[in-house]
Amino acid sequence: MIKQTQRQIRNRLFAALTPSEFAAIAPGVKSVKLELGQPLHRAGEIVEDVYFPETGFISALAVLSDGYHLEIGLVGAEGAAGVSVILGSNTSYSEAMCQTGGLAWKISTASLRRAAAEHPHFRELLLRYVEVFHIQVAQTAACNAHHDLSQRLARWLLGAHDRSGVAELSLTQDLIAIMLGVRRSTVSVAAAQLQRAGIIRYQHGLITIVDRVGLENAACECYESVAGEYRRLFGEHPRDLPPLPTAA
Amino acid sequence: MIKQTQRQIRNRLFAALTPSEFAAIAPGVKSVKLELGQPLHRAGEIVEDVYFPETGFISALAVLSDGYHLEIGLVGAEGAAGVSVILGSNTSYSEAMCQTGGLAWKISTASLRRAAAEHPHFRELLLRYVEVFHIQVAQTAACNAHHDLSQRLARWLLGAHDRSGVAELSLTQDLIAIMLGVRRSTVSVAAAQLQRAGIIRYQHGLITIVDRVGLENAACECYESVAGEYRRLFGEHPRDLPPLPTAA
DNA sequence: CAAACTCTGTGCGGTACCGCACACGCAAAA
DNA sequence: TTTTGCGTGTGCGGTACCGCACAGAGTTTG
Repeated sequence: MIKQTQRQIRNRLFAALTPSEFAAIAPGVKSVKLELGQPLHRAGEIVEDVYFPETGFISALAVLSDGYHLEIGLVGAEGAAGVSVILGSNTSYSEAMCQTGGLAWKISTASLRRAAAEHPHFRELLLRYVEVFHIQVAQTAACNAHHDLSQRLARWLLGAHDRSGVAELSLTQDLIAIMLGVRRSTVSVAAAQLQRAGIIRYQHGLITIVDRVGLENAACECYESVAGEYRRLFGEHPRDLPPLPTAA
Repeated sequence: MIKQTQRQIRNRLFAALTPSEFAAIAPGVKSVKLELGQPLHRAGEIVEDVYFPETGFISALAVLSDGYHLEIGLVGAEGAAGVSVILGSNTSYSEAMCQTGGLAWKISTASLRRAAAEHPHFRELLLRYVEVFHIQVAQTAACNAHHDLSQRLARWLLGAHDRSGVAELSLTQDLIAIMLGVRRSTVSVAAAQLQRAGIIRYQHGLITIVDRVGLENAACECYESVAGEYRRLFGEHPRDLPPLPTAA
């Protein structure tokens, strides 16, 4: 179960619980370490556990029959991966995959459903997050059809920056290319462009975000549009997630 | 309120209700005529009513700041437009727009929420549909990034065919181009290709689907993938929606 | 019937991204 | 240090779609 007191918790869905709700749910929650590349849910398979990221983030990926994996949404401490089990289905449409190492809270599908049934406020919180996630996916659909890669790359980096809480991201261009559904070399060109503009620095699997505002200007509207919906429904901007805990 | 007896209802969400649930909900339901091009919900505005199509279909559109409208999902008698209000938000992320004339059942947001609260089976039905719709949108995101227009056009026509229940669709290429987020002339080329293959016939705003199986072969996997998820959660394939009532 | 309008087919130059391939630089292992 | 490997930058021909523009065919209106 969760050892931290609630005020130490970074995940916004848990942080928004009342103390009594938190106390009731905590026993079913386990802390787990997320490893880079680790699959948490597989397309078409049963969702055993739902993951509430504490640090790091998780990609939701659509899997096409030719083996292509393509990101449809990003989940960090603002939400949870696999939360749509509370809509009723037991299996996952998408694949959930860790993109960075980090920590998450894990709760079994059955426990989550029980908690949601017993605590209407928690249930309502989860449903609201389902809606925000849905909006993110919808915006991605439009973005994929209409915006070009340099904008989409900037948008993606902003999302990763918000959720990771650090300016240095361990990410190869290869991985980003898969997320965005383009060739690696196309990412290379777009990234070089951002680097020349002094917005990011790229060095062997390590991206540093140098100029956050510049990155926001380079991105398409889709970042701010989704972030705005999150703020509308949750009252805080994803940019303002709590900082990472300093190492004890 | 609904005058038909329940067994005459084509909409699958209403048809799946138990007789007593149906009787309880019916008084809040009004029949409305859908006109081509009529907007039912506007992006960012309050959702006053939720629409359960009986014939015809409705597009959900993302609106980008440059004015582009781009379809993210299609709703027909298998579902309802605006149903995500049961997740909690009062406003609509997307725009809902009629693509054909037809009939729909309309219920106010407040009545729908009350009905969902009082009838768990109805609520569970609605949530399951929210999930299917979400899957449709997610698949569209991947499809937009990865499949080319000829496949996407075929996919779209299949969806329209399923929902309209007739082989003749009143649709200009201009309208389809907006839905798919491409130029009209690109649609023209792809449609001419399908026509030469004897799959459809196109004549001044009227598409006739000649070879349904051929159309399925011409489409990308995305059609069958979403349809399969629908069947998994609702037990019937969208292709098998009840036929239109014959004129009395 | 003719005129006005709507819708579809086609063409041209331009661009974004593809698939593939290869060279270079940084980094960890021998 | 040298070697090996991984990650990044770049180039080339090809393709899908863009923006724009115009002709022709079908449909409605006068």
